Amino acid sequence: MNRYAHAKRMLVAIDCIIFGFDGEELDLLLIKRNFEPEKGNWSLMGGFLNEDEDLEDGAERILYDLTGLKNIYVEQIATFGKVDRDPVERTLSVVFFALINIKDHDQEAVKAHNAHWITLGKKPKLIFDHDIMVGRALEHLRYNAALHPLGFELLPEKFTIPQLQKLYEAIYDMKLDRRNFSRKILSTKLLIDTGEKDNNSTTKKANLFRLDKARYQQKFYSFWHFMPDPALPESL
Amino acid sequence: MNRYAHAKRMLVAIDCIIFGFDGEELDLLLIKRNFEPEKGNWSLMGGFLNEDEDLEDGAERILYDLTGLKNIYVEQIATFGKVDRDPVERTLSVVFFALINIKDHDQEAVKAHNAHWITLGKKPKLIFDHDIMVGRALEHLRYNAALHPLGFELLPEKFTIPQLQKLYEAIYDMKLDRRNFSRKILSTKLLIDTGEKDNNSTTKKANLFRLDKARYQQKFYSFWHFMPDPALPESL
DNA sequence: GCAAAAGTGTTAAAGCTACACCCATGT
DNA sequence: ACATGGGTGTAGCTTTAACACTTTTGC
Repeated sequence: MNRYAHAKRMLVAIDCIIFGFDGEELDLLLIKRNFEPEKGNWSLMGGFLNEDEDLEDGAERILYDLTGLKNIYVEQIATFGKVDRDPVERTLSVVFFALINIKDHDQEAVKAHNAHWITLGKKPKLIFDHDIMVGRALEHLRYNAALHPLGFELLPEKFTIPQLQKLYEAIYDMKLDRRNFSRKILSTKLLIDTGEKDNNSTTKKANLFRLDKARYQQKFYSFWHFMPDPALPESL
Repeated sequence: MNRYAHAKRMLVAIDCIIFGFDGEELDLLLIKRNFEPEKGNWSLMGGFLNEDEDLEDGAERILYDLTGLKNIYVEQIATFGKVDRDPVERTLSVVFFALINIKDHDQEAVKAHNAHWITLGKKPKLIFDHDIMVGRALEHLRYNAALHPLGFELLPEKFTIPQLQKLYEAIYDMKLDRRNFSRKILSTKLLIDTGEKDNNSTTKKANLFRLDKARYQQKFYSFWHFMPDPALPESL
């Protein structure tokens, strides 16, 4: 008996959760759909996997299409496979998660796809199971940014420590102590002082740092334990 | 234009990495294939996703088929999607990872599938990209067992602290200090002393503990930082 | 000179590591 | 009684959290 013969072929979609950071809050790049199904509603950027295309290549194609960017941070999060998740036809969706510096993207491409940066707090309801996907991606970001130096992917080449702190505060939706944060970050030796100052500031100008890329590679899996444990009720 | 019409439908497989613990080392449940393709070679347990079946249900079906077990710990790890990963026909594989107590499985079912428990250290070469999948699963286990109380899934209902320690030593392939381990584990308050003793021991009989299930649920995401940071060369 | 933001220092508590010592069991 | 493995205690070190003070800049 040939096991392949009787198995069902099905559609495979790729959906991308694209995070950016505007300096204050986390943003998502979302599409206002001008095509069916669910025309007029909000969704993630996505597309179907091509016949002759590796999965990761498909994700990169879709991200490039929308943002004009290559070599950005992309990670596969999970595959969603409920039978009826797409009302048109059974479709699996492999979900990828991308971190980009919000200043870098191609404005024309974004406009052409009718895409918009939307603050996480103001996210509209999305189609299908896309809301659940975003939830999972945020979980993933929180989980991983505490263990690996992921945050840098969301910042420009040169950044200040207070900027980095704001990013972490946005990711975890909590306030952090400025002094301890700075000490902790510097103790990783992942940052190199460029000697330059941040001229955007109106008060004391902060030092601009850049990432030590070699050390970043080396330390990716031994980042520090960043967040305090979430406070849980001590029932018993 | 209908985007669905021109997209390619493809096969979707599910492959399961099944970990067990024999008291000394980590084991994998592997299949010696008595069917084509790659008949006679070793592979993971797997199958095709059915038309009317959710992804997770498919994984549970396959695991139940082989082990006779339900309600075991299952997690989706990743989807593998290289164009030529299956030489017969393009097939995506969604990989799941399961932890079971090695004593529990249905011997008959295992035999019927020509499956065998094999110590991780003696793993034969597997077909297709299954070796890479196992590598990823081990990574996942190491990563997550340090952050969540996963280890308990691999042990029987009642277990001793030295048993648990041996399990962690097997997962991380390192020796741990008996005294510090015990203190650390007990400080989580996740274990309840049953008052019973382990009669298998030939010397001093260790206390048997069981998991505090309620507290386990509660603390799943705030497990302690288990492993010391991997020692890295301090270049610079 | 004042307000606002950034950089540096200190100290007490908590957690971790590396040990030593005692107890229970089978031979 | 002794060898083996299990349970508990402690001292010193490191890390962390919480806090105060000083510096730079624009107005």
